[in-house]
Amino acid sequence: MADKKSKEIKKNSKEVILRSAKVLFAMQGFELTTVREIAGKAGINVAMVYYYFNTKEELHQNIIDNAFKSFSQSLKEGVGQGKGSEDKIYDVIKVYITFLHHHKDIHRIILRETISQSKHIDMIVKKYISRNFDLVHSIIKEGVQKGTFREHDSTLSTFSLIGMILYYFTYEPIFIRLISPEKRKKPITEFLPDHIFNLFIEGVKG
Amino acid sequence: MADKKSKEIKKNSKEVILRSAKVLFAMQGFELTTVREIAGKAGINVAMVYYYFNTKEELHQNIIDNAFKSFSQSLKEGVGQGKGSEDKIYDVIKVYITFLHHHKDIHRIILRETISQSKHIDMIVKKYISRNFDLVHSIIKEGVQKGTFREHDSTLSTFSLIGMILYYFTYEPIFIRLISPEKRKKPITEFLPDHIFNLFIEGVKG
DNA sequence: GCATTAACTAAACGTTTGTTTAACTACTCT
DNA sequence: AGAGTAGTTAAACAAACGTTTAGTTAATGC
Repeated sequence: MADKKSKEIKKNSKEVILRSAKVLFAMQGFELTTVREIAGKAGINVAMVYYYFNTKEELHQNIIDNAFKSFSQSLKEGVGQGKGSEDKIYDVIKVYITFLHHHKDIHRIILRETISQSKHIDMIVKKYISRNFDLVHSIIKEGVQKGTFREHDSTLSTFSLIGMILYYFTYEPIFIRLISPEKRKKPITEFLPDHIFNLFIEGVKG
Repeated sequence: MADKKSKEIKKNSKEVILRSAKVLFAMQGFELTTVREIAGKAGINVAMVYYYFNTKEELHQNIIDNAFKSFSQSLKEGVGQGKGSEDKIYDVIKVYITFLHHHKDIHRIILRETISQSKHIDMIVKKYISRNFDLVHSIIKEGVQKGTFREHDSTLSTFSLIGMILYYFTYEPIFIRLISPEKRKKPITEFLPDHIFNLFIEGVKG
């Protein structure tokens, strides 16, 4: 019985490190987060971090990779295939907002990476972001072809749509200080999707 | 004659420090930029930084303050008073984009500050951001009152408008990797204002 | 039950950081 | 001309950082 229990209780140090690091990187950024801090939060020795990851940067990169894999899957699963263009757009908005709301830490890590113009940003764009962008772009292009949306620069509007969504999470610290207290109590997932959907659809409708 | 020349040539160290620090903070962020680096770029001794500013953080805060003062002035000057609501919105978009295009470093510094949830962010919002937000908000509210814009949540749309603008600068490193090369050559100030204006106005039109 | 590997630890390493000190010019005012 | 102040410098400070080392404990396979 000791065998089984120890297997259950046994803490998977690598995963504990990843979880702790994710929170700390999101809160404080890469540079301001020390390896000792990560180890402390994970309840393990500093050297363990270097046992599983070669460098602090490799750990960071690992977290970003996991995040994008997770999101790309959500996006593919969340957008209905047989639907019309407007419904697909609504799905996209819903998936983005729902995911970001539950993974704020991930968004902040990637945002920091973007601003920092890190060496990895090229790889990240090619491997992940451009795929997600193309998926949304193709929905809008399809809508234009079918006449659901008017003729316009679909590349720019794709960027604007994603921009309208991400912006709320990017500037959330400022947003919660600007909107009224009663609305502040409602989770962002309740009022934001419809607002962005209406604004965007009216702007591109045929 | 030596007098006059020395007066002309005499480098104003404080301003050189501010200029050098602004560029470096924007490029690398607060933590990754060292005081020695700033001094090196400014061509002065490290101790000079501490002669003019008590700490590295005070220097940083000084740069942010100057930036917001400069932008708030541009916004007040750039928005025509006697115009209709749509024209005023266009002015707002134009001022934001023009300013951000010429002061990308400032935007990145403030963006970092926002993400970092720094202790100063409360002060910054109260002192600067909320004022600018209210200015844009009042234009939209006026438009709704006059019937130029439809009835809707004007707080949210104000945020969305500013969001659509800022997003292009926040995610510019990704944007330039996604859009077509021929469009990439044009400065953002040429195609972006009209695009955002059309998208937004169609979305809120009465 | 013993050897081999994996998981883990305390302590130390060299480097870099923000900041301070104390001394030195150069200019201004009297 | 000489005191006083503003501007500037090289050198040093302690603290904190990412990373490594050498050694210990726990689990596994034969």
